[in-house]
Amino acid sequence: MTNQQIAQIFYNIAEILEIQDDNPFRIRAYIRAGQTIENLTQQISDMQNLDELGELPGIGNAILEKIKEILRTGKAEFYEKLKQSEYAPLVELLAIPGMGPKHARLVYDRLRIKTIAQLEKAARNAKLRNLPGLGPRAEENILKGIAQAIKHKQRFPLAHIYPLAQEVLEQVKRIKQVKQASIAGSLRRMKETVADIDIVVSTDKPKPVSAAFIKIPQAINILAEGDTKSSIQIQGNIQVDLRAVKDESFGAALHYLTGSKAHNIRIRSIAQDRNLKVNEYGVFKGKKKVAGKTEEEVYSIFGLPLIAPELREDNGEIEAGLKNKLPKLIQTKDIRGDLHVHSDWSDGTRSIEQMAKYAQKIGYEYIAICDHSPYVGIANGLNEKRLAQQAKYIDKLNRNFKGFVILKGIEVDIRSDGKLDLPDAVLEKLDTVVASVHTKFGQSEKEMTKRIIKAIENLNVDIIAHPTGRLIGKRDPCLVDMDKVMDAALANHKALELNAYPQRLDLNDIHCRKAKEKGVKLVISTDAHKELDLDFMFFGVATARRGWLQQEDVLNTLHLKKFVRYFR
DNA sequence: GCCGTTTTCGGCCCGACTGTTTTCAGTCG
Repeated sequence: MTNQQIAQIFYNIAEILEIQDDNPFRIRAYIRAGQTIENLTQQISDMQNLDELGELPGIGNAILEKIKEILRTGKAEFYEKLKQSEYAPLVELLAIPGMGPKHARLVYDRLRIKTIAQLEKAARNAKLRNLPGLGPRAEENILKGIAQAIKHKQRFPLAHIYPLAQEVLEQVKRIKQVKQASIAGSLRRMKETVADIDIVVSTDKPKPVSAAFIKIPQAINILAEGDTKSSIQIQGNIQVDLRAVKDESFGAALHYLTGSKAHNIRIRSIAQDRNLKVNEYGVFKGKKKVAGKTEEEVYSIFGLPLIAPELREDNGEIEAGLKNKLPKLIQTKDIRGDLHVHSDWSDGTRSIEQMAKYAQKIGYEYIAICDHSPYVGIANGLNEKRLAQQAKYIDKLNRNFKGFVILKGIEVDIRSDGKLDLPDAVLEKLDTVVASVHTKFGQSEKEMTKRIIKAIENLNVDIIAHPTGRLIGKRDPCLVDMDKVMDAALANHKALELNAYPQRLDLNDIHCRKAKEKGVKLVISTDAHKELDLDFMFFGVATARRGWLQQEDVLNTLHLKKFVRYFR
């Protein structure tokens, strides 16, 4: 049972309790416990002493007992009973935007509706408008919401949304009455997937800003329009929310809208302890505003330095901030090379020269060309002979570069038994050997862990690429004991890759943090198959920042000489 | 359900928009 699965049980409990109209604070307690569990760097199932969990925020006796029960029996009796309740099936309706627990209960109590299909039929037949609190518009919105729920179930990869958000932000900045504008929300926190785009602006005239916003060229649909808050949809049914405040409140609004929710709740309860109130307009002592113009100002009231958005998950950042022990996070400009770059020798679409030139242009000192090995036949993997030819070619190219080096590498396949796809005699001639799994993802945890560790123990291997093999929204991470893999990497002085490719981001933020705690070094690489893919580094670095990584935790921040020496 | 250097009971973050009413509940972030 993974942490994710345990957390999901608590989220499910919260949803059923919500429909049952239970105590909202009890509901929040379950959600909070779920979040805490999801963000743990250690698998609970591996823990020797489960009672330590009780020390964590939001995990008290009742939840601790349920965790123990889940680990012991695979389920929680309390949840199993809840699932039997009359109202449990109604959670399906909560997936519809605009449909909350109260209305779900209402349609069930009055019309016995418990599925989305039944709800849709009732809305089409105008059966909902006579219910108390609902009307014809509600029917319309429910139908729209159902269409949206079906179409837009998934969250979008960060790298997909980010450029769209920048375009919208540029448009918003052009609105005459806008003074300051910024992205907020999970996008600003650089979560690996985001559901929508949040923008906050400052202005003295919110009305015309709102009016101009809903008319920007990207808008294909207007979802809400108010004096200070408006929402539109852009291509791909992505929702963009705009919030307008006065300049003196910009910092408070930006902080509030950036979240996360858990982080905000913590800040606000700290405020309460000090007889202060925090909202999107500022920090208030009674009626007097004591901060709000900038985020720095808001944090400083609580004795905190500015906390980077990537850290704002109520995951220890507030405690670290109070002790002035926040990490100095890695930045994209710290990166000096990319160690996982493909070329047209295998399944890349550009020449080695094109990739190298672009890398030099964006300020790198080195790249490692790591094309596929023979086993990945579909990718035109390189055998020993072609690899030797490539090496000669790279030597020739290197004579034409100044202050930049193309390293000779390979992305060698780790076969299902842990053996590598090329002989040691071939690998030892290379500068950078990246090993990775591309087949038999369905192995048991024991097999997969053994397989990867065997590769780590090969003297010629430098880096394990995309260690879990997950593809966001497509393929789950393979079953692997990351603790053991990291311990092996540490013992053998090997690095693990944070693959920055948008669908991968593998290792993820939580793994990064665990690696840092253990002292395992990482590299951030893009797995680029064309020049512009090298720019995915930005998203890899963002994930590393979410994992609290600093420059010294990441090897490809080293200058070339030091980097080469490290692996020698 | 969690939590506590005021507390083991009684709190628990805060506000905008919508659609329905006619002062507000529900939903969302």
